[in-house]
Amino acid sequence: MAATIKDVSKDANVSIKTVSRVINNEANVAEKTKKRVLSSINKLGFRPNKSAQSLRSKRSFIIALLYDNPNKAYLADVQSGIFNACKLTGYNLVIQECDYKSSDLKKTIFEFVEDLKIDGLILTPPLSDMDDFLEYLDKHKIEHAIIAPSILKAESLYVSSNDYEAAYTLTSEIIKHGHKKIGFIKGHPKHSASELRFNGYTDAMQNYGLEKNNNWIKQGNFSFKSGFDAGVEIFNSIKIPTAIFASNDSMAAGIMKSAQMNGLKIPDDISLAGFDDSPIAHQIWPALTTVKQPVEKMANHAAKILMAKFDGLNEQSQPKEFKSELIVRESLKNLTN
Amino acid sequence: MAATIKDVSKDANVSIKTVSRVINNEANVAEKTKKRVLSSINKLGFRPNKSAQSLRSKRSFIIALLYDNPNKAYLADVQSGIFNACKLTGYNLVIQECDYKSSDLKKTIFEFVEDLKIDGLILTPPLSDMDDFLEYLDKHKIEHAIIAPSILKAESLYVSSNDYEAAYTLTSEIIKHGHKKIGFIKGHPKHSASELRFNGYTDAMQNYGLEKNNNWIKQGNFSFKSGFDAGVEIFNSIKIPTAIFASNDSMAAGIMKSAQMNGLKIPDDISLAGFDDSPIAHQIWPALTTVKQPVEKMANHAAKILMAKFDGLNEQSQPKEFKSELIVRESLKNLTN
DNA sequence: TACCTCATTGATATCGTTGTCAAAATACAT
DNA sequence: ATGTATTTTGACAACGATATCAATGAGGTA
Repeated sequence: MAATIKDVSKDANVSIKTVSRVINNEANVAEKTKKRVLSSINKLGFRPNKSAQSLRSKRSFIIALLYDNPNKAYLADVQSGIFNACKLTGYNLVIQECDYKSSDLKKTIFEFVEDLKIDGLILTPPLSDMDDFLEYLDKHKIEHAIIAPSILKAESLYVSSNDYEAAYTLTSEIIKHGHKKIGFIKGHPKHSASELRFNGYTDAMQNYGLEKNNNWIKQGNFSFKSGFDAGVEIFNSIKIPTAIFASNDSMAAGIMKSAQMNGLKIPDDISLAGFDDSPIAHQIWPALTTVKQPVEKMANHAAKILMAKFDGLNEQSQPKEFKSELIVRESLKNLTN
Repeated sequence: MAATIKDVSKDANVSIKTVSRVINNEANVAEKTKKRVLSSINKLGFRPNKSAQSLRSKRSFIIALLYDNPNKAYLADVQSGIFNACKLTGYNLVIQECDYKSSDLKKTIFEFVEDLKIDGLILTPPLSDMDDFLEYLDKHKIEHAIIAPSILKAESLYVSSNDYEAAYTLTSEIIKHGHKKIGFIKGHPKHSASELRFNGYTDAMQNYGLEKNNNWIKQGNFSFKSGFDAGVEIFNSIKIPTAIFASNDSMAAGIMKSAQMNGLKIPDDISLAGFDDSPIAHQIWPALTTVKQPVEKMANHAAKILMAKFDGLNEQSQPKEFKSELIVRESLKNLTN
């Protein structure tokens, strides 16, 4: 049988409470006693029973990742970042697929958290921007860290990326390559990043004195198909742009496919840019000019500040903005030479 | 405060043990009593405290997904399939990234299972084929279901796909399109599917009386890059095949890219086929001929038979082979007309 | 020395279930 | 009506930790 706290207390010749103190790193344990207890713990291979801890202390050392039907690569990256943070601290990670449109989302999550005594949640878009849901979590004192929220509240834990700036930079880069007629494919309307990226594009166009053409601006939803469809629409019209900036790589790949099916050469007939640097960006030919988001790092940080909060390390619980990196690849043609 | 079993027992005027019996659907509770208890449970909104249940009964209603650095889309599909099975039964899903090469994999997993009182594990390749690890799990009575193992042991829980047949069929299809010079890119050597797919290819070639050319058979590891590299090697040689069958889509995409960079047109200059029908298969142009595996369904079934086993429903714990579906797309040219 | 303070330690209750086992109620046979 | 088998029920211990609060010990002060 596995050793219990009782066994340790006998072996170290102290009370179980003292052992408990040592396990939990509480103050006011004599150094000598602590050493003795630790050596007993080691000797007996004692590991605290999490169920008992959880029952008594109402916490579980489990955090949960909530997501709603994200891009698969994005999910894998987020998950990996969180998992690695958990590994360091001894927390465990449970996952929960949600439907952000579901009417009993709140109830489902509440019971999930209550039942498992989940210590905290990590939210990904579009859940990151559901105000009433966030309010609900606050009200019920359910700890959470938010990945990429649109509104950065000082009192909440979040990590964000510089979507606006990055979109501005990428658009500028396209313009500097000599393009004037630049289309844009918007992302999922419920994701805050969509608006930020569009604003970055809009402002860059304006600052360089370029006109937006609404025939070249389409609503997408981050899916490959929505990009493909937008591409079909654009390429079927009489005048086409010289470049299209899609709010993510999947949609850019969709446009690329529709272009190629239309007999258009990339980048000779049309330049393309995406966003995210997902695997597909370099797995197609020509490879996509895009912006790389440190998704895994962001998720890792989100998990870290969340767990730091539980453990009272408030100094480390700093929200943080992560910088993106512009990656110029073959899909963008230089028209200036 | 949330209601406890004690509150329910008072309300229904029975002992707590009787309430416990009702919760756990035990036999020998009078129908009338059961009804009364259930109505009290309902009335008070009682949900059993999982920590207490777990402490006393040494189970957690949690299952875990173990994986080692899989393809991101594959991971997302597997996870989704398992999650949906969990949702039906009220189990929760925790994830655990592993390093199959790590020397303390066994210890890590053992402690993980012990600590969380994990009810069972779901293993994905390449963990599905690590014999000594599987033996270890058996020895320590850690329940597990295996996705796509190479050796199908009657006494273990698994789901498999017909990789051999599917590869045979796909190869035959390529041959029927008039191809005689067909290359092959092998998958990760530790994944059982790799061998099965290669065997399917080999046997089809043989049965149609075609010679394999070892210059056109390369070792890959399922990654895009390994496919790309294999493509570079093949296309740099003097004689190239008319078709290449890669053991998965990522590698096929890699070959496609290397072909296109070499100025080769697909499928006019070279036909390609992949395996898995991952998103990239239809997101590139021309779209890949491939084989669709019902990954999500397989994972779903794996989770179901695992949970059925805990609950003593052995009849339902049937291993199952899932059939793949051949998907012919533009990347395969017909040479016969 | 006597007294006080503060750090250290321990005895015991407690968290909310399930397990054990015996008692009570019911059904059945004679 | 009586005895026996079977179903139904409940009292209480147990799981293994943390929480409370009082007891003990060490160190300092008058």
